[in-house]
Amino acid sequence: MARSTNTKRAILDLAESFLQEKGFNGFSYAHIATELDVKNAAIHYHFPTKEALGDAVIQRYRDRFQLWINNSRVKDLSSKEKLDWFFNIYTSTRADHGKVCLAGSLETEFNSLPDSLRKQTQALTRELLTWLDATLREGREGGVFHFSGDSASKAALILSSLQGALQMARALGTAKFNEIVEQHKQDLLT
Amino acid sequence: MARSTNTKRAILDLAESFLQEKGFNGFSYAHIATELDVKNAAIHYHFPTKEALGDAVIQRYRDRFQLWINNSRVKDLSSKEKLDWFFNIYTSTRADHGKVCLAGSLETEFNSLPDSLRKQTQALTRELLTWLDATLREGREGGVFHFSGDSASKAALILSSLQGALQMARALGTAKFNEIVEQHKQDLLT
DNA sequence: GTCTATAGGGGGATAGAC
DNA sequence: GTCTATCCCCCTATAGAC
Repeated sequence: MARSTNTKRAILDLAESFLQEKGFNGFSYAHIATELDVKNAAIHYHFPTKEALGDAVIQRYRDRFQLWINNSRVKDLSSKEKLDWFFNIYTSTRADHGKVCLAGSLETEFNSLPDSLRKQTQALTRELLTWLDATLREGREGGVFHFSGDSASKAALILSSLQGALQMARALGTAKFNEIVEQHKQDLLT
Repeated sequence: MARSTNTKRAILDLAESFLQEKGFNGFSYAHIATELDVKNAAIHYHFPTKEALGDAVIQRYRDRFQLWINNSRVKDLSSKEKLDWFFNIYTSTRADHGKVCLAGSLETEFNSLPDSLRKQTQALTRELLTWLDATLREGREGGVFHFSGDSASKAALILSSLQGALQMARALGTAKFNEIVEQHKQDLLT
């Protein structure tokens, strides 16, 4: 029973990592099994299909993000600190084996994804945009952020850039990623 | 002989489309063969390995971009027109079966790409950045574009966003992509 | 819960006939 | 240049023993 819980959680952790490192079509049950030193079939016991596994990974990721943003540790930050916190998620993702954003990874393979995963991807992206939009609006009203146009459009611009920057960093290195983040900060603060 | 040239070219066209629609690991020799109504082995005659095929696709894409930017039709445009031309490439890509940027597609799968394709991906991305950097600098000096910081950083920000926006559009639709492009224009012109 | 064993499909690639 | 035929590997998934 204890082993079961641990295995199930370990599978989710590995699947999440692989998703961000190699994409949904870039990892297999065998990869996870090898890493955990169990057999292929053991994974199928916990997650009957790869679609079910992917669904569980994204759901957990979404739940985690909601927990974060509703926790007072983030909720009570200033607008500028909130944005820094958000940027730091992506910086950490880059530092962690050159992973990319989960949403970005899934969007790339969107056309070959099972239907339930498409819906999860849409939901995740919308949730990220919603929070970023609110944060930008709050910061502009508070006089700390400066930008023209709709805050929702600016949020989409920033999120798309962060997703793209993590991918670009694979080809051109972390320095290029950091450049982009700094440019965003400069754009918003002047 | 004539058939040969046509087939080879048709293979390249299809491979390029598939790359932008499904990624390098998302299409197979069988897909191309079916579409062209030939057999698997015929593709291998023209391109012995999938790596060779991918290499040829990216090389042609790079050559085409160099031709475009060195042609007077683009070269003699104003800075603002040049930028519009560049944005329109991505708008057309989006309209064409929801394709994504070739560079973005390859960067996502970078970790599982053969070595020659990684080098090609780096070269392509650098060439796009170099042109965009020069255009932004020219426009700022001419007083039409307004942004703070290094033009190379701003170029990286814009390119990463366009790549990400094409991917995001798969989940959230073309309207979201258009929003992002408009926001970029607004950011640069005010 | 995890194992062995295996089914059934798709992938890239090659040999040799035409 | 294109075909048929085939090899070998990896994939997802299942059945049944332990």
